Amino acid sequence: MERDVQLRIELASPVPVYRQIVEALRTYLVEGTLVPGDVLPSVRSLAGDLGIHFNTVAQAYRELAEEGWLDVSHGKSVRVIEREAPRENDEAAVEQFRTRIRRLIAEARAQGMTSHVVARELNALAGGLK
Amino acid sequence: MERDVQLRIELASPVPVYRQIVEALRTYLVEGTLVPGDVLPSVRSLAGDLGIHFNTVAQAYRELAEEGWLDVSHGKSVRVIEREAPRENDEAAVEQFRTRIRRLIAEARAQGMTSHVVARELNALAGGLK
DNA sequence: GCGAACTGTATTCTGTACATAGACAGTATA
DNA sequence: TATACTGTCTATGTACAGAATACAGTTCGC
Repeated sequence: MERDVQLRIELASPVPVYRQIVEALRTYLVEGTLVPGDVLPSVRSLAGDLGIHFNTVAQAYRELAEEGWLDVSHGKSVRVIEREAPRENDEAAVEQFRTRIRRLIAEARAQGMTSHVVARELNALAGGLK
Repeated sequence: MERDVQLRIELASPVPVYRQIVEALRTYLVEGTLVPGDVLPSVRSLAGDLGIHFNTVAQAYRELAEEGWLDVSHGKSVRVIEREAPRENDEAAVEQFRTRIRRLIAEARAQGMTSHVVARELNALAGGLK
C-alpha cells in the first residue's frame, strides 16, 4: 500500500508551497489516484524529494487530516482514510467556484491562450467527470 | 467613458487583496466589460468603496499597467488602453492552466459539489467563449 | 526487553510580503 | 493661479511562510 506520489511544486509561485502540496494531494484523493489504505511518504522523505523543509510537508499533511482525508498520528506513517462526503451543492460555493474559474480563464486568455484552446480544455475536463 | 466597476473583495481570503483586484479587473478586461477609453475610478474612491487603503488599489493598477491593460500616469485618471495580444498557446502554459483547473475542481468536489454540477459549470463557461 | 532507526510534534527564529500611513508631486479646471 | 483632484514614494507594523532544532511516540530486529 506504499504510494509513490509525484508532485510538481513551484518554489517561485506566490501560492505557498504547503498549500501547493495540499492542492496536489487533494487532487489525487478526489480523483481516486490515492485511496483509503494507501500510505504516504514520510514528511522527511517527501520534503527531501521536493527540496524543502520537512515541517512544510507536515503542515500540508495536517491540513489534509483536518479535511478528513488522512490519518496522521505521532510516530506512525500517514495513511489515507475513508472520508464521508460533506453537504452538497451549496449555491454560494457554486457561485464562488464559477468566479474563480472565470478569473483563471481570464488570466489564461490574457497570456495569449485562444478561446478555442481554453474551451477545449474545459470541455475535456468536464467530460472526464462523468 | 467613466466606468463604475463593481468588485467583490474578500478580506478574509488568503489571496492578497491587491491581487483579487487585479484578477477581477482583468476578468472584466478580457471579457470586454471594460474597453479601451474607459476611465477607472481613482485609487482613493475605489479604495473607499472597498474599505481598504488607496495604496493597495494603486498597486493593483500598477500591476495591470505592466500587463499592458492600463495607462496610469501621475496626476491623470487611469484609463483602459489598447493591448496587443501576446504569443499564442504556449504548451507549458496550457499544461499549467489544466493543472490549476484540475485542482480547483478537486477542491470543489471535496467541498461536496457533485461532478454533475461541476461539469455543468465548466461546459457553460466553455460555451460562453465561442 | 531494549536499542536503533524510523515516524510525526512543538518551539523558536528569520526573512519577506501585504497593507497602511502620510508626505510628496503632477494635472486639470474654475 | 489657486485649489482640488490625480497617482507616487518611503517608511513602518504585522502576519505568515519556511527553516532550524530539540522533543516524543512507534516499529522492528536482535
